[in-house]
Amino acid sequence: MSQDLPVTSYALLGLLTFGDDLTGYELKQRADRTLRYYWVAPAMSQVYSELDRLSERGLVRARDAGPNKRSTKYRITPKGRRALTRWMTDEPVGFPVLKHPVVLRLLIGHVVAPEVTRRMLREHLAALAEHRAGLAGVRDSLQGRDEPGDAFRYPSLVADWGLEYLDGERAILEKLLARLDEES
Amino acid sequence: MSQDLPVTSYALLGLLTFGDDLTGYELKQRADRTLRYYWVAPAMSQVYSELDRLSERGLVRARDAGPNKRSTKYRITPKGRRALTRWMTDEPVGFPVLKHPVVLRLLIGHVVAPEVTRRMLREHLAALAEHRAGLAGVRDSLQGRDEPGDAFRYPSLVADWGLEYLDGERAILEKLLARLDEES
DNA sequence: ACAGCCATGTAACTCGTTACATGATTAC
DNA sequence: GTAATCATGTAACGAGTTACATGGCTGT
Repeated sequence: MSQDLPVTSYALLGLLTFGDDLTGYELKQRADRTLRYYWVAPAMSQVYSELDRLSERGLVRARDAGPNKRSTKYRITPKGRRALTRWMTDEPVGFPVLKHPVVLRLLIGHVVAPEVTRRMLREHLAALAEHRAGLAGVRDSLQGRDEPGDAFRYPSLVADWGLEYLDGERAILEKLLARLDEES
Repeated sequence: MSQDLPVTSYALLGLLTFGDDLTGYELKQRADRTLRYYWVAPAMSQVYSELDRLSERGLVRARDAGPNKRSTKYRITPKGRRALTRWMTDEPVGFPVLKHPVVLRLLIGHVVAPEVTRRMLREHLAALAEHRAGLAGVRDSLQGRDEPGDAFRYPSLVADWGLEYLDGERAILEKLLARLDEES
């Protein structure tokens, strides 16, 4: 009965387990505040097509609330909850995949002047700070609902993980940049 | 004249700037020792199709060396080198994308028993150690050719980056696991 | 009235993967 | 001789993206 779905499907399904029903649009917004930092930010069109697929398989159900069939809210079904639990419990979790264009360019730094590489690193550090600020905002919004047993316990753990992760990346790259600077 | 190529094309092209000509097979091996840790490990079939595309555009040239047209070695052309330098210098570098299934499952940890999540983290830490050992082997093989000006200076910097990155990830996850353990 | 956001979808396309097919060379 | 590895490709497919199209709702 194990219907093989891509991980992103389960990810979106998982976002519907926080006690509320969401429209496709709202689901996309939630993904942008969560999944984005350690999975992907799916395109709007993909959110809708994933919802269609999940509907077909009975893992979510559409309950239109709006006047004229718009604002269709989706709710996870008991079957969907079982499928999600089974996936979490039985399917082997894959190894993380990192696509890091900055490090990729560092690898072939010998084809450009050293200053080009240093500039790239400085700019990346700025982008990193901005990215971190976004996540810090998310983390703050979870304050007070993050104790063991609370609804947003796990999202809070994940946000904390992300902040530490980004701080680690910054520290490593600052050290690397300093090393490049002193050797010119 | 800027022919838009996917990043992976430039990555493979970049692997041909280390002074030697490679067959598709050898290029795949080099990718597995380098790109794999911070970009992707392209499938064999993709390596061949990328080489075809790079050939068509004159960025690499095939020089068959083997007796009967096998063991075709590829060399980057001057035009290829220019295209690569232009890409490094002018194209904006994107932000890293992380696909981290372990953290994704942590986010929705509330749908399974806490022990399932803890077990996942323990297993991931083991996989992480194995992954790190592979990279440490690569790093060791570059010893002695990693000074400023040496051929493998930048690959060594990148390998060092990777080891620190993995150590950071391990530290964060160990702390997280301890936190989950004590709260049970 | 108009701008901006909410909301949903279709079509075309690219990247990248897996499965398959083939055969040569090397080591035991 | 036979297994492992070297070496090269084709075909089918799936995930995910961008571009496009449409229209309702809300605030000013």
